[in-house]
Amino acid sequence: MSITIKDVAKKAGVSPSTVSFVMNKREGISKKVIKKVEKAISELNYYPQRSARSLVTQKTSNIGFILGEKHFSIADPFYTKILLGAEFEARKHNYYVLLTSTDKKFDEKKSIPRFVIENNVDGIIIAGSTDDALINYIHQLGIPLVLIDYLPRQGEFHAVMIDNFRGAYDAVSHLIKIGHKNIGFISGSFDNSNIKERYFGYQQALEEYNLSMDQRFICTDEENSGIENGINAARKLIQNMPMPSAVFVANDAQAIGCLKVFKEEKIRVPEDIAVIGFDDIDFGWMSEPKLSSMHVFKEDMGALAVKKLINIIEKPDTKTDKTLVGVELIIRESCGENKK
Amino acid sequence: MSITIKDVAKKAGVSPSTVSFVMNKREGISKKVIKKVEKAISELNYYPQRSARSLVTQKTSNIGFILGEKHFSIADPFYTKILLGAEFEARKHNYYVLLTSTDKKFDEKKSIPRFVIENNVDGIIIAGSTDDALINYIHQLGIPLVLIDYLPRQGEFHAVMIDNFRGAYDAVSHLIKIGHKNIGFISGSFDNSNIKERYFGYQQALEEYNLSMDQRFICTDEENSGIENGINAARKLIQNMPMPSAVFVANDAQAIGCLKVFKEEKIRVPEDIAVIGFDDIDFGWMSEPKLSSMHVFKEDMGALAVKKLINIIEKPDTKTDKTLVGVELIIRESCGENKK
DNA sequence: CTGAAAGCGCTTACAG
DNA sequence: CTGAAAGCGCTTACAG
Repeated sequence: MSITIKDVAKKAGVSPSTVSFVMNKREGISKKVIKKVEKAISELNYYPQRSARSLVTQKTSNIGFILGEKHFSIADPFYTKILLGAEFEARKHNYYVLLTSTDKKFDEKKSIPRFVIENNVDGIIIAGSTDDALINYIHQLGIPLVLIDYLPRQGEFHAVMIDNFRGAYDAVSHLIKIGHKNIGFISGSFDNSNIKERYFGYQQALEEYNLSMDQRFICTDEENSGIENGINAARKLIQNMPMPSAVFVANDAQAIGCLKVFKEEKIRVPEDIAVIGFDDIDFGWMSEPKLSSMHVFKEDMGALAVKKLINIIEKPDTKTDKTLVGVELIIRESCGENKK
Repeated sequence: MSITIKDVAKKAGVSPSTVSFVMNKREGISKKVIKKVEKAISELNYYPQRSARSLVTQKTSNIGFILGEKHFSIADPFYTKILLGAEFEARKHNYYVLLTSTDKKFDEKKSIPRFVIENNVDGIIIAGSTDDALINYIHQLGIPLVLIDYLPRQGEFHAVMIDNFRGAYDAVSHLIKIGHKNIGFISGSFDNSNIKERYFGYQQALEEYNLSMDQRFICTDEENSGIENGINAARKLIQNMPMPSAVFVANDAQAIGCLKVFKEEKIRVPEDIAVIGFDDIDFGWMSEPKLSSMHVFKEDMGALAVKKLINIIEKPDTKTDKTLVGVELIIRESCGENKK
């Protein structure tokens, strides 16, 4: 019913092998034959069937994309964008992306992604934090693997990470440059390495400009990094008078929580306190005032991970490394202008 | 290298055919043999290889999911959730979902999704509006097709749609029940059938409660349905004094725009005007006051579409129909309590 | 430079 | 109730 390599061969007056050779760009085919075959292919509108090809090459041209249940189920826009970036890049290389989610706890009996059970992917990308046991399981299976935005404490993995240090450093430097001397830091738990790195970036900027760090200005909520945690942290900051003139919040959701608290307390942003967040989430500009934030190139993260993965698939001995994805400060209203 | 059906056959002491028969639950296999084979399968941890199976059955067990470029690139959470719902359901039926986007304008030379070119899907889901030419192209190819949240004016298609009429009707009825008599309607262009249906629902509710419709309360922005359009429409509403005591906004993004305008104009919500939106987008609760809205079960839409599609794949003569997905009013702050 | 042949791992008539 | 055989549509040594 659909066109096969034999039809093309017949039409071009060559053998199926030859057709295969030209499709796979094997060397040593005469120009004339290539022309003939290509003509036949395009005239018949032929496209090789994946399953047949996969069967013999034992390559699937599929990439598995695993997202933690948590981010999957809420359709976290952060990871969604990474996924879309990955899909876009994969397409260029003629790969398909197979998406799946995974349970919090990895169970070797139940929660192995089906594309690994079915041997249906050439490589895997895991985005966000998942059970390290899953990561190790896949790694030890020898399936090419790239991690995005999460790295277990143990082990060596290919990864694509946000340039947290640089982002935080740049954000805080900006605050310093526009005249701030007392700059606070608000974040969720340092257990999250992203947060920790952002803290280090903050620290570095202060040091470089010879500003002292005031512990009263460092407020974290040990739980998480949601709006609620921003509210908690901002409350702490207010209690620890005096207030800094600016605050770097390590995550936009928290920054929005802070904005809410400041509004309630009639603390004006940016006049009384300048605020810069991190992540540049979509709804940041819905806040009042509009949140200045460190933009993360989420699509790029997905695309880079795919490039990296394909490279590993093709050259399995590629040595493990970590790619940092750039960030860019987006200035809106919440960080104000130069101070005097 | 990996385990094949032959290994299982050998281990179970039967022929490969028999193994295949038990896997495919063919009738007339003795209980004893079934037991033996199943034991061998689980001991060897055998899983049939998709490509081999696909090659002979000419089924891929893949479902193509097409999203308009517009929604794809911004990772529109609405459609992302539909996608995730689809993926979740597909998994249950042992299908994979292959995602792709499509250009605004369908070009038969360039923009055919590659999974249709490569014959790599058993059926296709198209979510959101795309070029009708694409829909027709796929339809006429005879590939099982289910549309989500968009229906061309011409032609008969399987579809999963929001129950817009019901949702609007319920929202407006609620406003009426808590005492409102003058209820406005704000929306984007009626070209969008979702919007039009919501308008009809609004109309129906007023009629049923014998309330008259005041044209001054009907404000649409002919463009689109974003925040900006909400701002425009709300401005019109304010100009057309008198103001209604409540307004049903056919879409949350617009509703948020309205809220902004009302705040600027010192019109209190819900005291001066009650507001109910539609869609229940994630960041609705970030607004002030928190937006009441008609929740759409987005994940269900994806899941239903997959069920429908699989049904069509299995029984190609299934007659065309439209499935409406339920909605549910979520009451937060913006619509107020009973009036007096 | 090109073709004939074997084989990838399944499924499915067809025998028995 | 079960097995031997053919075949799905490709690729890839191996000849020539």
